[in-house]
Amino acid sequence: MADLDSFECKSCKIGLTNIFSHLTLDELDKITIQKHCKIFKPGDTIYRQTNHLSGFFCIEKGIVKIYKTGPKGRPQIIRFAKKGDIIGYRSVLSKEAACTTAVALTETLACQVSSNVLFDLIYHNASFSMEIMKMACDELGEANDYIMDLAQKTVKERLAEVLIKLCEDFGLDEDNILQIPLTREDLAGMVGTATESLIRQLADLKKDDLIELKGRKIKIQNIAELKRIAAGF
Amino acid sequence: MADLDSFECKSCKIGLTNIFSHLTLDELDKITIQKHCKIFKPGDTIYRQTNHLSGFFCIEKGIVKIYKTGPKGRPQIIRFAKKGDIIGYRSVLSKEAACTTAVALTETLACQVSSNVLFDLIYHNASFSMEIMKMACDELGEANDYIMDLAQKTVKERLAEVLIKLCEDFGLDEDNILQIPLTREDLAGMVGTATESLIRQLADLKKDDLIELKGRKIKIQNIAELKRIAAGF
DNA sequence: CGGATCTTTGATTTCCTTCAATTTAGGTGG
DNA sequence: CCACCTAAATTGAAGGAAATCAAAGATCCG
Repeated sequence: MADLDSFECKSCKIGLTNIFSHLTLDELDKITIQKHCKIFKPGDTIYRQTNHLSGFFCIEKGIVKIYKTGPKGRPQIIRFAKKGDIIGYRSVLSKEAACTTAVALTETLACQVSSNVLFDLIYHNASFSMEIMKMACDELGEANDYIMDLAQKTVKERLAEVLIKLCEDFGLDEDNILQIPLTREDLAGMVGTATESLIRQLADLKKDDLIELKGRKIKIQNIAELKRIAAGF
Repeated sequence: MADLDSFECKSCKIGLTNIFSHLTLDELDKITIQKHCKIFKPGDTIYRQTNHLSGFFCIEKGIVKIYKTGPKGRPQIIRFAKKGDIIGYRSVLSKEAACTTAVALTETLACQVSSNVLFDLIYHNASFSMEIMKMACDELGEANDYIMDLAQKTVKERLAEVLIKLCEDFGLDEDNILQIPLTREDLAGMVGTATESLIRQLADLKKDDLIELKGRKIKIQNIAELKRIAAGF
């Protein structure tokens, strides 16, 4: 296989859309020189809770599950990251150990950019810096929403909400099938409930013709009604 | 009353400890010139969910409750802010409406610094910028912890955790009494449960001599055991 | 084809919410 | 300073949502 690290960031399409769009060509070259890219197979760990990260990752391809492991060992999924997303930056900026684990769900190509380079960019490029801040603040806003949902909504309401969010983030194909392959366990981990409870709620939504199920494929039939449920009145 | 706005930021003790410690005297003067300080009585609203904020606030004195209102109208407390804390910055940086409401719990003095000044500082002072990022990332880390707690811990475990956190943030007096005056409702809003459930769990902790209750005063008797419960094994 | 993993269903139990009623506390004006 | 009024806190009882436990069925993959 060709050396993954030798590919140039300035010709990477992803850099046009995410935080890297605020960098100069020189800055992109700096990243190219020292980045390390790697392919992760489904199930491979990208970084682990309590690890100290030497840099953040930019996802070039694939879907990554980001979760915390609870006191009883049960995983709580915080979010799913996909092409163009940046992961691990929180721990780098806070100079703390990672508080989450990141595992590839599908085959993933991720490039690691060292902390030094990140700090250097932040110190010399204010708009880049601003973008990082905006990213952190957006994530914080979503985390706050999630906190309220967990505290105040039922499992069914949260499931509807998660389905909507997955639609927005990963889209539907021509048959309205959700483009992220999740086990029931992962879906439960996202909703914050037991697998069995999740399955019952899925069955419920199916009974009301809001979704259709074929194995792990979830077909979204009535997004409006799902949104109504997610709102939770 | 003297004009609150005329007090100089460079002689403000609080600026020595929080994000403002990374500013030059000139920069502090810029803030002094345009800031607007205001006293809020207990119960007064500092900003409201859905408001667009013209700037963030620095708390000079007092305790502020920051919460989201749920779909059924029930408030979910996200955090309590105190002297030296910065609030409302998320909404300013994201250029979104506030996703929380901030209400004074005790008499509060808060200074509002306009978005323009904030952006200007971020663009011209990289260490300040770095501090803001660190603050956002810290808050994000705590939010992620909170998400896991809500999804996986029992009410009693979460209550123990909240008590520990309140100890750390607001301290105890010489009699080991928690230095934040909360109604049972607010405490419930923080733990993410119904007021009645909270009361029962408080009674439980009291029965086991982990705490003592005198009205709203909570005396912490056995912090080690509280920590053990909070860990939730 | 066979074993392992994932999914589903049923039964039971636990935790928590909700509703209703009572007690207590805090604040105010006489 | 006390009586009164309102808001807050507490307790009890009942119901419901979700977790857990156990077992059966389906699916995937080598």
